[in-house]
Amino acid sequence: MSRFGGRLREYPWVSIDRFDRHNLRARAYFLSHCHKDHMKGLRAPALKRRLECSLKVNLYCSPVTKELLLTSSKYKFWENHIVTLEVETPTQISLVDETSGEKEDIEVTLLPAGHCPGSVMFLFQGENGTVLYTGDFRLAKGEAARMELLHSGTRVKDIQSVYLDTTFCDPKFYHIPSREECLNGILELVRNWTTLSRYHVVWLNCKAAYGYEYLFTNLSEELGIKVHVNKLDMFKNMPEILYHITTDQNTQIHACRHPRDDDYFRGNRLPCGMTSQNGTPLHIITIKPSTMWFGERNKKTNVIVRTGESSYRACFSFHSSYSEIKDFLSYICPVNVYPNVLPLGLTEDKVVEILKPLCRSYRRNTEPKYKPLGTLKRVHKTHFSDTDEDDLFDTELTSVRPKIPKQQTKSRPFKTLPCGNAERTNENTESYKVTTTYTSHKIDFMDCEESNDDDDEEEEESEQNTVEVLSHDPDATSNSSGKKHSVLSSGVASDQEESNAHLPRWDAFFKCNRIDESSENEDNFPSSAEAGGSQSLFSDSDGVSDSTHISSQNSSQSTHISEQGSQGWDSQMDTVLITSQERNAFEFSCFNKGGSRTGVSILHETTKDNQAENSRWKAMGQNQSYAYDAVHDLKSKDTEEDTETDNTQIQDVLLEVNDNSRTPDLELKKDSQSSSDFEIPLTPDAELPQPDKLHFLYKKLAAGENILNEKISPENSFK
DNA sequence: GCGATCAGGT
DNA sequence: CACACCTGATCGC
Repeated sequence: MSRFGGRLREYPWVSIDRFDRHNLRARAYFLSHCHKDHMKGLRAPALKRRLECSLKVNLYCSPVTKELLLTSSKYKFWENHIVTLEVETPTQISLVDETSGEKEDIEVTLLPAGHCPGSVMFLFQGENGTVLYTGDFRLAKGEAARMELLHSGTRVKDIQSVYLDTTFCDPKFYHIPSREECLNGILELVRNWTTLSRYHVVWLNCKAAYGYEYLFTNLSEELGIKVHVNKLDMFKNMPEILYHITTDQNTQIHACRHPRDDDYFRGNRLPCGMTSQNGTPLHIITIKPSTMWFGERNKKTNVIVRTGESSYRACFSFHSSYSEIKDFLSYICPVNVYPNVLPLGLTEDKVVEILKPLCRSYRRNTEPKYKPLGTLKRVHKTHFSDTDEDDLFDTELTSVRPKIPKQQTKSRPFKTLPCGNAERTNENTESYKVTTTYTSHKIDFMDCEESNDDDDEEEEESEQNTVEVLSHDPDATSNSSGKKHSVLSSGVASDQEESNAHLPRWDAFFKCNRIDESSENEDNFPSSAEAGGSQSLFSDSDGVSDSTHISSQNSSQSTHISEQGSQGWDSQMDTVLITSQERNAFEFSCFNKGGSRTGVSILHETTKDNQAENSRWKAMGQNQSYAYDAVHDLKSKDTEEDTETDNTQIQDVLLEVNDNSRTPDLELKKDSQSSSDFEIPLTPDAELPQPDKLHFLYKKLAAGENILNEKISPENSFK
């Protein structure tokens, strides 16, 4: 829980995530996300009174956060005082003291935080230096390196202070399986169960909080089963979520809640009251998402633990692990760091003691020496992680930091095509070459890294190769694109979506995340995908072996699943879904991978809208999976979605789809196409810009305009 | 009656 | 395990 008081030392006129006490006098308010512990005082009468007699006091947040906030009538009084900021769009704000007229300007940039829908970090730049407030965040390793706006040119910005989410800043939380791994584990468990019969249902025992949405949307996409929830009006303007949830209890996946839902469950009853269907009793299992962590040397990374006859715990975390935090901070390398949270049992001093070595004062003397040979591979000298840095840098810090996949250092994705000069900040040749790789590339390298730099893992070697090979398989590409296309053409564009073109959207972020997350794996922790059949997704906490119903299936299937998982990644590679019609959608999704703002997007006229979209997604920490469209399509054909109807058909098709593109990550596919740091990738979905188009872009660039501003609405891109 | 705080629960 | 949140009791305004 956040213990941040609301104010930055450097900019005391703004209040962030706290709205009581001294914050009542702030000149501007910022809300990083819509969790209650970050909204203290937000609806207090004192603040409400102040708003009533002020024209100038605003609350700044992401569009999604605004949407979620205003869904509750308790916060309606904020309506005229909320200013939404697009993610990754630096904005100048004047902080005016209404009594004295005193004024101070500050530039703020929202960066995706990956914590829950709409969640962002705030980057403030002003006369007292550059300060980053992370709010709550879950960012995989290397994600900071991919945030263009944390950089100027090829360097990381000079950041004075970071106010950091230190929820898991304790070595015991060293590793938390990636979102991708967790999602896959849950997906297979749910799949195994729900395919037994239509009376086999799953209850996801989720706490009342935003942050599970990507779980719901992905399960729904993958399995063609909507998720039953108590309320969905907060998502009324987010069709990508709305589509996958329902208030119709007649479905096989439930995330509904009841004050005494455990009692309900014990009575073989879902929280919504369902206990049978057509007179046939339901077979219910519960899955409780909860954070699981693993020590540095612990290689066990089961993301599903069986806790009883029909109950499971599944790994799920809204917050970055210890190693992710350290990766993040060491990349930023600020002068100061201030913990927003005290992990249980730790004091502030202790946390600072852990973090200080990653800050500048400690590093000055140990700055790695640059080795010229590494030039082509490096973008940010300031970022030194171990592994491949070792060939390029000497650093004494290596030993104290967790391994970071190679790719992430290469992952600054900004330039991907010959038009890279369109990119605003990274303009030198060096960075250009470096950034020819896509973000997800790191996956390959990570695997490679893992098998290389540490003793234990060998399985992963194949990954990289597979990616390469598959990514260049044109047949696969066209195949799946056909499938994908049909999907794209029918499903998504609901009335709502059309009418809410400018409203918060969800599509892309998770795609981004998936990649990012899988990249986060450390040498000791191969992702489930990487691990192939060698690792079971399940563990049996009771020591009860996989028995009876799920078990036999599980034991056989989980292995299979794992393999599928790994092959899935591979085979996904060959599923490069590109047709001209889909191109926009595709690049949209790719774009959203965290490799956003690239030459690719520019070439393709990815617009600021798309970017904003992307950013919003990122801001939400949510993702949508590739299969989304497929399911979408199927479901829409199925129209009114009688979940009672036999899902077989859907499942069959889904399986087909999944077989070809099991791993959702479009970007991965895309990434896989750029196979070398030294080559300009031939992006399959890229087209050469027409001369007039180029001319236009150059002109805009020369004029200093934002070339990402052209309008192609994401909605259109889905049609 | 309302909000803030705490304890206890999921 | 933690998290985010809810409920209920108590206190003060």
